[in-house]
Amino acid sequence: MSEIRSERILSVVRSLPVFRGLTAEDQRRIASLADVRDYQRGDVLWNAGDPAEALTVVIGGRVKIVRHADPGDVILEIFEAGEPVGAIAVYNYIPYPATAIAMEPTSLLLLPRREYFELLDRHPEFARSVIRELTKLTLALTRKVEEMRGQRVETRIAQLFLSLAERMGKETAQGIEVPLHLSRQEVAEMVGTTVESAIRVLARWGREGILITGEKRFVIPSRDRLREAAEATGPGKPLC
Amino acid sequence: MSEIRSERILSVVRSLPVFRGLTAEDQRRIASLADVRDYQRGDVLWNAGDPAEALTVVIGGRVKIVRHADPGDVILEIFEAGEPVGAIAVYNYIPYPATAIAMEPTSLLLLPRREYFELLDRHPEFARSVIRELTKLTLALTRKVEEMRGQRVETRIAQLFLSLAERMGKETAQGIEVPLHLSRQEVAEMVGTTVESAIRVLARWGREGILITGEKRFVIPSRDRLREAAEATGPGKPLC
DNA sequence: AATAGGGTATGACGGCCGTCATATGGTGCT
DNA sequence: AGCACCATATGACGGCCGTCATACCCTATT
Repeated sequence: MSEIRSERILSVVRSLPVFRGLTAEDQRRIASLADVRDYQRGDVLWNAGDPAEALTVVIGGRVKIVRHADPGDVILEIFEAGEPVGAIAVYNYIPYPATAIAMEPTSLLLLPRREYFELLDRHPEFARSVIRELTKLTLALTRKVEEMRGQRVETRIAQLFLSLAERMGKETAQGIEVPLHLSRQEVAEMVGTTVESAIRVLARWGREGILITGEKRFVIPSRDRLREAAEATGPGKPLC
Repeated sequence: MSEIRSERILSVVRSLPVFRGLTAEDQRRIASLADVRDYQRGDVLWNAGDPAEALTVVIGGRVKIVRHADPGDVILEIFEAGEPVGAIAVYNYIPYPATAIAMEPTSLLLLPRREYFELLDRHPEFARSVIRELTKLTLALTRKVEEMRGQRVETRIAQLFLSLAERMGKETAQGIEVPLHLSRQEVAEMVGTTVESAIRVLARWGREGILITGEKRFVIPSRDRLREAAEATGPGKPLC
């Protein structure tokens, strides 16, 4: 391994919040055992059912977790820089329960299973960070289950973009920008509907200026108008 | 505290898998700090938003985790004997994200937050058990998201009972018995639909002998026939 | 006994949305 | 250029299911 490469890995390890709280020596050791890999949009990091041999931490880019279901796929979660992916599978030594795919040019740090376990045993703070990440995932899934329930497609898509705005939105002159390249297909998979339905909603919103689709990004001119769209002819009310 | 009571607590602590691997001394210490409480069906253990002050472990009975959503409630999970409930909230010191309700006469062991943390720090194996439980929860939620997606109500209910059968089913002469008292309302909340729809499906299944509702239990005469019901006029196919 | 309340059951109506068909524009390959 | 392929877009059709109304049974309360 080249000197430059191992320097890069060490600086990456030091910069990741998950590895904070470890001794400098441990960080060096991790760096010497870990690997860094780069992927392009669409690259498959692993398939559902593959054995989980290493802990994966996102350094840059974004990764989507997908489950292939009977009536179309479902996107369970999107992971960003700093977040460990698939920690569950590695920990329990079970095959990955879902497929992971890069959504953009993405870099990953891979830490072999064995080392990962040693860290867990020796550093309670490390175990805590891992648990904390699992927690975030669990809460996100909880919200997802709740949102999927009964709501109309338009409402679900509105909630999706409202939470994306909260998570990765940037204020700009035109409104809130969500710097994420999502195809209509992917939007559909995130809210559990079909491409056509997603297209219909997004096309109309584009015409009405509620949510504008741009090059690898979305723009929300007004949070409130999007929220209104979510509630229009809400469920539970007469509907007729 | 009476001698008998503390004896009971100690034996409970010793019997719980989560506390295996701890020293006898630690077990005694836990027992001296922990509390045991009993509840009846319908009792609210806590409401969403309540502060999480203690780790809760189910000793006997069953607990359902419910989120109150706009269009009706959603049952996220059912916890049984031996399983820690709400570990996430306690760990992160956040308010409970959902309400917990006893489904039957239920006993709980309550371990104060402070002691819980100490155990996590001192015993890596204990941290492991906790992570393992979180894992199970996450996988269950993952499946739930997938199942909620697009499927017809009949399919979702079939999947619900198939997984209940796998989790707590007992083989009997009449078929597989699921010893769980679920009202139609609760079935509806578990699959994300309305009472009426749940009633329609279950009433028909009762007539057709696919799934019989009894006193505080359900009986599945044939797994295969239930599976067939799940796929009847499946989605993705013509439908017309 | 009478009333109230909860769980179960059934029918009617209508809208959301999944399915299918078709069209257009952009991109890469031969 | 011609072709295939993908993403986006729009219209038509029809069924599932949510909503509302009603009824019945059982239990608890007055």
